Amino acid sequence: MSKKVTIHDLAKVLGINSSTVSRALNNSPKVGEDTKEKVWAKAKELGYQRNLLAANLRKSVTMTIGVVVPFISRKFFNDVIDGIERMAREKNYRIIITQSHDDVDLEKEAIEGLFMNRIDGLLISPSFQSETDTFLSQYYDNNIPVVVFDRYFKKSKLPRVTINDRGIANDLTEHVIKTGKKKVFNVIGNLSAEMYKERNKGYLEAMENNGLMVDDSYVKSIELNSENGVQLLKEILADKDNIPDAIICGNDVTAIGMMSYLDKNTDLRVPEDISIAGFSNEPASEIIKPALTTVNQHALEIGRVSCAMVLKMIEEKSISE
Amino acid sequence: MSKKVTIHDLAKVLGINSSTVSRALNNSPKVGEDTKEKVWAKAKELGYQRNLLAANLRKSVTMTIGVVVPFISRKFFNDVIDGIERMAREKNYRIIITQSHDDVDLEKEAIEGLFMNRIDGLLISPSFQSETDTFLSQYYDNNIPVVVFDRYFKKSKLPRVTINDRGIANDLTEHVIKTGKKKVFNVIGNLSAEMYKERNKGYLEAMENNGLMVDDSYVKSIELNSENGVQLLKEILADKDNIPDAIICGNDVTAIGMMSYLDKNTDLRVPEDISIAGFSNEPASEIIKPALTTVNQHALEIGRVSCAMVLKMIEEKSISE
DNA sequence: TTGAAAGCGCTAACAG
DNA sequence: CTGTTAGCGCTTTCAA
Repeated sequence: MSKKVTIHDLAKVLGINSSTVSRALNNSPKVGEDTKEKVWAKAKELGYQRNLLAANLRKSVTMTIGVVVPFISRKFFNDVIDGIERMAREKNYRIIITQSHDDVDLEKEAIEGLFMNRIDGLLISPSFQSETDTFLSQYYDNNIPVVVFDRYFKKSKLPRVTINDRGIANDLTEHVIKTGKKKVFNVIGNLSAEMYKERNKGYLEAMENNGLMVDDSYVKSIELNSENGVQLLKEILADKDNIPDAIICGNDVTAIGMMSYLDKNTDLRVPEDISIAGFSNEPASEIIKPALTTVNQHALEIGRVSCAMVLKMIEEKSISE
Repeated sequence: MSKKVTIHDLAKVLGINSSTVSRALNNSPKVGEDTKEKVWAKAKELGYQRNLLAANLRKSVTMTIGVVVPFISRKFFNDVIDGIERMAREKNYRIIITQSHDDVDLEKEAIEGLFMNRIDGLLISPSFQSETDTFLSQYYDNNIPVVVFDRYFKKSKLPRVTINDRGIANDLTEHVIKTGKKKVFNVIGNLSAEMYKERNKGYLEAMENNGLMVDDSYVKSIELNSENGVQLLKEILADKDNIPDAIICGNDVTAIGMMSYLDKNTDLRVPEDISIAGFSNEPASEIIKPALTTVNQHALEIGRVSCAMVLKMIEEKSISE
């Protein structure tokens, strides 16, 4: 195998100094057009490949930001990533995408890996299990830009970009009530997560504002996925005396799972007997009948804004040094 | 801000040499247990963060493999990535995920970026537009492990992991015919892509084996997505004298788009009047009614196998040096 | 078991 | 406009 060619190889062949080669390759203004072209030509000829490990080590800047999300496949996160990608591209930054599978250990490992590779900033939607942000603060306190999006910690100094969960849950609940439903259940994720606490507040407010009583049994906290949703639904239906006429789900997959079950295994009609509403725009939402009531979380925008935020932090940091 | 602490800082504080620190940090057997512990303790105390840029530069190995797929959100690719992740983890490799959005330029950029960061190997499902593999060969020829999965090039020396498109298309078509359908259309992607050529062969074989005539109008090549599917369907239905009783779609989203359209905007019943079959397991497939006939591409396995393949190539390479 | 020294490939003063 | 020199932080011979 041909050993990797370096700027020194180019320099030697061209009879010039390696720093000139470096400058030429970086298109520095203070290098002759003629030499530049010679260098470019030779580089192509010999198949020169820039070594960013070396360059970044030297500059202690990688022009790279790390992105950690629970699942890259979820429509919401996927849209966020698209937003991040676009904004990063505009500023010539590269991004490294990682998924935590909503597992604290994997998440921690991913974050450490990213920082060991000296990313300039981190964008993260933390896993729900990680209830503290000390792990992240350790980096943030060390002056490394970190921005949290979508999910967040209770009281954290970490800058964040999130939607107004409380307000949106409130709106969604209002909407459902306006369709004539009175016994509205709220199915959410882990209540220790700020996001779901906020959403539940929004739900409770809407119910109260409409003079609807809420029993403890109205609020169900489960790990949100299709299977658990169906399981919960079975339990709900088993309690014949306490059947809701509407269920609000913390995400679409849960909602879809429930709808599918109702449709296949019961005589209850959706939405006449029970209406199902869900958060997030999972791709299936659009093709499901009856149409799901969903909330657009403006994922793309969240991505753009979060990314712009880290980039700004990175920029300010480099100025202050 | 506290400047990053290095092994030299640790060495100085501990009154030992930095190479000893390095060895200790790497848990080298030839370093005293006592010094090791001292080093570990100090490292934690001072918040030492390993710099992989430096380490990797020195070792010229990154223990990282790059992954390039058209879209990370597609169920199929997502499953493949899961498979890759697991296999990589087993071998202590890290992966960097990138999406090309099926755009040659973005793809090229991504690949170059990965190699400039000195990944040890590349796993890629190339974009359809890139009809040649010269771009990739350039790396492969330079002894950098590259494995192509799912999609592939006509005649390429690049190692690849793919499903048996022809066979599967054949099976699927057979299956549809067995349900009593005779006028079966085949809607596929760009025929210049090997994958679709193969699938079409499988389709044609099945038709022929069952004594069914195939007109040129039976095979439709479009860019596969929901909108195009619906558009095509409209055109098909407009030709009243040539309406199929079954349509095989190159992917699920197209199939779902068509089904949805048939259901909402026509009197044709699915699958009685027209049955729709699709490739790939997009998440929606499971919840759609009537159930879609889909093919499991064993995505996870493709991921595991492809990854195992690059890792083996990497290993063999390091031995031969 | 530890230290000394060299160097991975690149960039960035500082000179000229 | 180009060369010299030093060094980013780490690993790794080679000695001790």
